[in-house]
Amino acid sequence: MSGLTKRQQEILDYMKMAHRETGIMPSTREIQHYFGFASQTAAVGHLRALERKGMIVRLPGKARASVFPEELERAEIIDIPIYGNIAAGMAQDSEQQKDGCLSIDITSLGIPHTARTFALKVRGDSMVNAHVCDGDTVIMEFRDPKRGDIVAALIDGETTLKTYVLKDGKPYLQAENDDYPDLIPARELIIQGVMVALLRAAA
Amino acid sequence: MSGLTKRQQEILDYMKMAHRETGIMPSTREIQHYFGFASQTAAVGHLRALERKGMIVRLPGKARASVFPEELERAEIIDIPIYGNIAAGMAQDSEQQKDGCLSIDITSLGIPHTARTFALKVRGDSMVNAHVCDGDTVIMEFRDPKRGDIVAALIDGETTLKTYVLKDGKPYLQAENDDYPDLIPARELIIQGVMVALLRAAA
DNA sequence: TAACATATTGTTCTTCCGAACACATATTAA
DNA sequence: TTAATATGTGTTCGGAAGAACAATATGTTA
Repeated sequence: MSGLTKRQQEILDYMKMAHRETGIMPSTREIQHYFGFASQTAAVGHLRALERKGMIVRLPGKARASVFPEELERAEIIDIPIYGNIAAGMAQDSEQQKDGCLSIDITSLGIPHTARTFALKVRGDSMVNAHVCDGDTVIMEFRDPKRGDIVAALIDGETTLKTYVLKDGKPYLQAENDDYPDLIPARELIIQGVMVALLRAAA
Repeated sequence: MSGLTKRQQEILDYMKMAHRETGIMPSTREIQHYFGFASQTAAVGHLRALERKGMIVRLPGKARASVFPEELERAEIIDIPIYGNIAAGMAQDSEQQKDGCLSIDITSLGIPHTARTFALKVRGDSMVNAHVCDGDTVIMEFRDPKRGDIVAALIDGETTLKTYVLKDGKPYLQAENDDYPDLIPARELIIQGVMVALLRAAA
């Protein structure tokens, strides 16, 4: 269906696998030995066929220089650490240890290349009216909040996700759910990040 | 701050840039010439320093075999084509041409490796009660819908995003906004995909 | 000032690796 | 039948590329 023969598909699969495992492309001789070819030329022939069919791009004369076209077209990818959960409702502190990673291209997030970001898993439903749900992953950026931003804030010793509001020049935190009260800081209000994107995976 | 000297940071930046441009890592001699070193050994020394500081991993004896550790740890990344807009409200047909691409690791989406996916930009607010908003990007999978799934459907010649509901064994489409009516198919109901994830970028 | 890490140069050696050529054998389409 | 196309084998060549060794400078720190 894809225009590749069975053998060519096998070679391509091996290259993808090897590239994922090692981070580098196999050389023609590595392909030869993996498939048990008696001659390196066999591998070269398949690479040429794969190039002709657009499955790889080869940079002539250079070593291990096969490239998958989709990787060239791809926008730059950033790896955003996920720092556990954040309460959007109940009292609970956000954990500090890294809990996995989220990799996504920067153009889809619409953030600058330089942005310092992290991610949190939302627990609770105090932000549902802002369409942030329990289980969503919110992507936060380190920066100063503007009014109306959704922020991760440390308020009087607790970390929560709320809307940042100014009243008479004083900031407070607003829940987006009528069942939850607004939070006016008694002492200090530390903004840990501003929400720049949201990812929801199907349950 | 990161423990790298200025020169080492420059080398690392060049390697990242070259890797993004060409898809392959520069060789030690390419690094040498780019920086105008008189000797290739200079580049080798810097690579060794970068390896010692954990910025790259080198596979000994192999050509162009420096790897960025984050790329090794990263889960597999899929490229999801974005097929323009889909109405969630107004009558409007979804365009067919590819309109950019979304690259994200599969574990964050929670979908199987084999899933056939595409993405659509949501227009309209008929799904706000399901917390799908105007401007969101929804990631769809080609598969048969279950009741309650949010689906992209072609109903009587129009494509929309709605909840898939069964009533007396017959499927119809339900808007998640009281201002919009349910859609009962007059003739045919073709499901184009089931929503598996959602991405919202800050405006 | 001595010790040490970092940065740099010059040279040589070996291996890695792509490329090319000649030839063989199926399978498939015109 | 003829002509591609796909899949191989065996061999040779040369450039690409990593590695090692011997020096020299330049800071920075103790």
